[in-house]
Amino acid sequence: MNLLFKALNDPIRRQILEILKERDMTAGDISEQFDVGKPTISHHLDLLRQAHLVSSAKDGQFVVYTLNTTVLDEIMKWMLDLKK
Amino acid sequence: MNLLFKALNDPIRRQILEILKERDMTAGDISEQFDVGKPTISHHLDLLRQAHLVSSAKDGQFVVYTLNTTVLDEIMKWMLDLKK
DNA sequence: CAAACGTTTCGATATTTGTCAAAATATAAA
DNA sequence: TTTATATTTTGACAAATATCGAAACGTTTG
Repeated sequence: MNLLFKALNDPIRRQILEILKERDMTAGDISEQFDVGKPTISHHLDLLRQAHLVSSAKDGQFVVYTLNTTVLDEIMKWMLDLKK
Repeated sequence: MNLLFKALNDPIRRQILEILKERDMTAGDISEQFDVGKPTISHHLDLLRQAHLVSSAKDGQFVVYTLNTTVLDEIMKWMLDLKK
């Protein structure tokens, strides 16, 4: 829950999720979509992976990232409970 | 959206929301539920108010806080869109 | 006035974000 | 195999931001 909210508390990380919704992408492809360096994107991807919001699979020399939305159910359940 | 995720990215603030779900409370009542000082709670309440997650009304010398869950719809809509 | 309630300001500490350079890892060519 | 090239991660570091408590402040009540 903590890691989940922390991962979502950043515009770049949320945008990465929106991009990955369209199609799986490599770390390099993702970093090209933003005006920040590759090490920064790598760090963001690490936080998203810790929260299980993305999964990564090595494909040759590339690392392909995939969106994983099942963990969002936990947050939505918490919010619905707040709404009684 | 930014303020919303920032406000939710803290265990104490999320717990305040859960407490306010049961009943409206004054700032003093809320701070008694936690092992942190009143200034800290006041700051947390300010962030929750900026995100429109709570509203405050002055009643004499007290300030009564009320939960407001309508803004959660925005996040839930965003999440549902990610889930396609 | 004096006491209670809540906020604001200030300063110390901790966390986060971003950049740069260097290090792994993988592929292709000589 | 050795060399070169491309992709990605890791480390050290500075700057920006967040957290929290102590003291001071303004309001309201008795």
